[in-house]
Amino acid sequence: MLNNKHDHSVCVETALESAQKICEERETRFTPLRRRVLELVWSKHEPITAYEVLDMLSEGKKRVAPPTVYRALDFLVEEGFVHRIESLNSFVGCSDPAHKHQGHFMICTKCSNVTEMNEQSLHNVIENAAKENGYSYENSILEIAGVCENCRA
Amino acid sequence: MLNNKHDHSVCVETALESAQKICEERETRFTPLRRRVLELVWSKHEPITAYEVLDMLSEGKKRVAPPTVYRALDFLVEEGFVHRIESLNSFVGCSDPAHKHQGHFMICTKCSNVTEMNEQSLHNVIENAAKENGYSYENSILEIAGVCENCRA
DNA sequence: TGATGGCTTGATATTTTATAACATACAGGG
DNA sequence: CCCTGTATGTTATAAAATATCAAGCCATCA
Ligand SMILES: [Zn+2]
Ligand SMILES: [Zn+2]
Ligand SMILES: [Zn+2]
Ligand SMILES: [Zn+2]
Repeated sequence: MLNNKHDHSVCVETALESAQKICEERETRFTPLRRRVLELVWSKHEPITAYEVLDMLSEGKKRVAPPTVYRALDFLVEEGFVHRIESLNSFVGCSDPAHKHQGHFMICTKCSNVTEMNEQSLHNVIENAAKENGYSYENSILEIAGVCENCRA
Repeated sequence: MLNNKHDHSVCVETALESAQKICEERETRFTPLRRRVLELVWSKHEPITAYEVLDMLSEGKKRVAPPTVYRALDFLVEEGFVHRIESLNSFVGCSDPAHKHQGHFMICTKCSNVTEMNEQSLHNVIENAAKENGYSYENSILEIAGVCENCRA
């Protein structure tokens, strides 16, 4: 994923097809707008802001308004196709949309690439920490900043 | 800390005195404004927004401008007296300002109380996760949403 | 067929959060 | 006192998000 040399169009295609399939299963509506916004979020492996999506979405056509983008993003986040990165006010495509989950991320401070960690063990540790502090667990965000392997090489 | 019955003025006093002492050690300037903003952040155990601080700071006197508050908050966060809660765009007093660290939090979705977790083990797990994913570790945010003991009782 | 109701998108305005840029004040060292 | 660096004041604006109401679309059913 962090390898710059991969054929990224494959990532995008896979994400779109998965989303399509999951929406059919869940009987939710994968409209052209939502599809297009998901495609734009996946246009890179870096987080993208709502307003960047808005600009890209507006290219050529009449400029769309913020609610159009935010509503589509809300849907995609709700369905688990996209995660929001709180520390960056940004969004990134989920690497495992088939299983709804909380996103736990590594963020490279040099190249801005993001790696999603889908480790159950990490999730367990977090959920236990909640219980040990007397809280019921609802959800969590974990965003780790560091420098990725590529950038240190 | 989550116990509503504690004498909160003690929390505030302790926080202000600690900050004063630490600033003397570090030879940084704990100005009246910074002191006042820290006091306001500590006015409750819930996260507080910059604009709430701004409103409280402005009571009576001429209204202060946003940069005044943000600069004071930047200083307090920098010194480790206050943590920023990314998922709420808010700030909360640090429970252990003597040792600079990353804030890891539990946030009650019912009463908005926040509990800071100062567990080294949790920190170690997170730092290891970074290394296992090929990242160097710089810092991290962990914000867990759930319902606190009080609110479930 | 065409009325109905629910969801989706469009459009306008505004709110909330945060920063840029430049001016003034103020403390400490010469 | 003057100089210098830090802190604060002031004005303006940028960036991020939401409230509200209108219009479009589509499936269902009278
Ligand atoms: Zn994911
Ligand atoms: Zn990198
Ligand atoms: Zn702390
Ligand atoms: Zn609670």
